[in-house]
Amino acid sequence: MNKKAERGRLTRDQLVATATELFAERGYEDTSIEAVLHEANVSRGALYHHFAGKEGLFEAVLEAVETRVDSQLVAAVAGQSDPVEALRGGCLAWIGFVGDHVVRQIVLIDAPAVLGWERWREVDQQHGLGMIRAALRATRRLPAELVDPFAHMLLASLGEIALLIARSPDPDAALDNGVAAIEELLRRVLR
Amino acid sequence: MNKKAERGRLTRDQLVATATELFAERGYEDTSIEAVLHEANVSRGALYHHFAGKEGLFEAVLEAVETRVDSQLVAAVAGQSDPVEALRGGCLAWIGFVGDHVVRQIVLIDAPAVLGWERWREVDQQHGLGMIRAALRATRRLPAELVDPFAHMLLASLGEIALLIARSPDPDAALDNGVAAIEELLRRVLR
DNA sequence: GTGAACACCGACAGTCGGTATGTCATCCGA
DNA sequence: TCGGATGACATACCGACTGTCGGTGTTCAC
Repeated sequence: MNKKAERGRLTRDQLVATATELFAERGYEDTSIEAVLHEANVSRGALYHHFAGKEGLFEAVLEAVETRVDSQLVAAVAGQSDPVEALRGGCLAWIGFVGDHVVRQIVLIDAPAVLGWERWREVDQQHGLGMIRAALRATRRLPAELVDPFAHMLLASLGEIALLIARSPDPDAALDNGVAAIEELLRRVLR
Repeated sequence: MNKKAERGRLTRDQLVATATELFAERGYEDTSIEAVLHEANVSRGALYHHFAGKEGLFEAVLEAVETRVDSQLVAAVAGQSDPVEALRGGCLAWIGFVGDHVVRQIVLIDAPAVLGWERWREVDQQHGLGMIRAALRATRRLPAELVDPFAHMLLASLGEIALLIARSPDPDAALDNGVAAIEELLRRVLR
């Protein structure tokens, strides 16, 4: 049980890698299974052997992207003992990811529409959102029942600011102003 | 130039009304053009005479829904002289719209995936950002250079909370909690 | 060696969005 | 008032797409 399994894993990985690229570039709806098959040099049967369908393939892609983001976020806040500082560090790191078109298209745009809210939220909670929520809770500056909505609002705000920066004609100045806004928001929200 | 135009407007309206219903009920992707055609008793040619395609039809539906929401939002804050109260009223009114399953599915879930991130943001900002920015500035609780990024963050936060409520398994409880979160956010941000 | 299990293959069916072309009532200028 | 122009469809058709299904070749345990 080695050569067979290895070959299978190789095919699967190739499929996920190619699909990640195409989904990010064209979006889910505008990416045909056939394009993925052709680009990955894999047959139709192989894909349907490994995944439940186009949607199953997307789920695998999403999982892979989220995992990658996760590890980088963890690395960004590693060794930070002050929860407020950890939160600030995580927020600034996340701003960088929203500028990443792979994360933006797959995680932020397509995932809710493709998976539906419940499934998307499940996945998201296990990753970025969960981290921010934990960090928010650790600061002990919010009543327990407000931690979850504030985590969502904070994430949304971060995405918005990141986009504002990315689209600005003067990204450097916009970055300063955006970061200042985020820090001011955190200051006010965390009292 | 009367009978022809009137007939055309009738067909168009019928198409938009039927599509609104089906898009809201099944989501954009799971609604086929043919289903809309059948339900509206309209031919393929008629649809493609009035709209650029399925996406064009969706845009028309979205525009109609947003316009309806807009007028109700304006009505909700009319006659409010205190800028802080006006801002709060507008925010809460918007949150209230998530009880409408049409707004939920079309504006909040499908629009980003169908129109793409950039176009969706454009539309969203035309309908909400201007009002929020003006209201925020009027409160005089923020330095001038932070009004714009805070308006963006607030709008994004409202959208996120609206989504959170919309897709919650228990919308009533989620609504209360979401409203509480927004009010607490405004309280903290506006000092 | 052999039979089961696995990874894969590719022709095919059904559906969908979009197009090309025809038709017919209505309008309008002479 | 009448004939061409125009608007508002109607319909047959096309290519593309997704998912299926019976089969094939390789690998592995015994």
